[in-house]
Amino acid sequence: MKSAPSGNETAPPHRRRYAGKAASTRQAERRAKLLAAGIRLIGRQGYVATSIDAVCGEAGLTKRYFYESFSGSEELLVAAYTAVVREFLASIMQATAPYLGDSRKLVRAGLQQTFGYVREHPDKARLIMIEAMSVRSQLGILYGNSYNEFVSLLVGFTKPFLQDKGPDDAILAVMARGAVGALIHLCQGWIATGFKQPIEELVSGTERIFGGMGRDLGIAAWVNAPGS
Amino acid sequence: MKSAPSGNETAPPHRRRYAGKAASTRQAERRAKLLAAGIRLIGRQGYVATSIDAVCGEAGLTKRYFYESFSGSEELLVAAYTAVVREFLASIMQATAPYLGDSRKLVRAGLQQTFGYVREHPDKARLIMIEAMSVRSQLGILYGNSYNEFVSLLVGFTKPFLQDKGPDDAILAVMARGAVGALIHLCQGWIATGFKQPIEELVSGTERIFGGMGRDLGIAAWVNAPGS
DNA sequence: CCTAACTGACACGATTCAGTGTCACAAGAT
DNA sequence: ATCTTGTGACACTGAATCGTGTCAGTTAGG
Repeated sequence: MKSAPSGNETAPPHRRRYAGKAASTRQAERRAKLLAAGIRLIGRQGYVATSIDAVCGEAGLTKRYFYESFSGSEELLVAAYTAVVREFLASIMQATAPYLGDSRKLVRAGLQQTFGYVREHPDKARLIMIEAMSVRSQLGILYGNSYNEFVSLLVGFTKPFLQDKGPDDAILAVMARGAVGALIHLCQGWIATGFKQPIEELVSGTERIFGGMGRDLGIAAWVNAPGS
Repeated sequence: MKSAPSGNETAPPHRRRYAGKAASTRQAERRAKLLAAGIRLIGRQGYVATSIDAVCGEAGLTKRYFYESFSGSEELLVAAYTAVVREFLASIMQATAPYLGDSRKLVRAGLQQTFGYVREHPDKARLIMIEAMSVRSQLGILYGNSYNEFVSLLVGFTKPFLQDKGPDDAILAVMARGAVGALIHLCQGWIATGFKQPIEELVSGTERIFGGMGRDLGIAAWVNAPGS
């Protein structure tokens, strides 16, 4: 296509290769650099303290390329949030894959991976659990469906174990959102206190919360066995 | 020194009455006005969008008096957070006072008051549940001891019902913090979606979470009775 | 009534940052 | 070779807002 130097080539003016890469490739790389820089800086210093100039500096690019990929700092924050959440979810799904049939092991593996990821990637965890609150214009991304991705994941995990007489879907959704809130809140506190508390305490505590809910829902693995 | 009516009078120069009120009274009233204005504006527009000038305008005062009472906007935020949390806690304690002996009624009354307060005072709820996250310098106020006031309240409610063989204090603390996190998270989502969801669904869902935890902890009222 | 504390309105640097523009140089295209 | 596009460094404008300063007018108190 590019050999057609003119004529019916679409609107964009001649975009040519540079440094051996296509224009779209170069742009994608720049965007990725900016995104990574944004994740680092926002996760480290917070959203409000992170200027666009700083992000560009960290990425080794200039403002021109920032506005090539993002309309403003908030769009960067949303993109960063989305990317990190995707990675986080993927790591949880991978860690729990072997245990989809055993609710107790499933819960424990999921919790361990959750806290483990947070400790391994404190910047990213801060970004999605604390700084993402700063998004005000696009309320939906966090508030309207607050952490819906995690809630859906949790409901998906739970459904297969539910007996016929489960609760209302609305009630189940509230419980799942509450569970996610418990997790996030504990992670927030853990991050802020420098991961002093041993991970095992956190996992055990949340395991009991989840176990209590499981028993309330009539899930076999918890109905007949006591707490811990 | 002036008419030194008292040579050894301490440093502050002659503070006299004005508008029929003592200097300290006037200052306290100004501070209260600023605090109320701050709560309104921060709760409504968010912390970052609230300038000191705006707070002064809302309070009907000028910047000079702002800096008389607060060193900067973050100090105002901390003061506002503290004041609102105190009010919130007091309302919960009042609503639950009649039920301190009945764990099920206690939980339900506490939850109803929690969500009820949030709906009645959306600005204040937003302030303490969302905007308070913006405090970065004084991490302790929110992060280090994240909502410790509520956690303590919850533990205090729970302790009297615990059988001898309760869990570790550390584990109990994790569970309590998780429960508080669940509540806060649900409130955040509820605020952001304009209180569309019926309060009864929220209360029922959280009641089951708390009930599950109660059963896990061996609290009699839940051990022998099924979920809902 | 007359001085000094008190008050309110507003002006003023100083700073930070967003968003845009300019210009010289590098690297493909022809 | 040279023209066009891509790139990087940086200047520049404009807005917001912080923290301080000034100054005229008002109220108590001697």
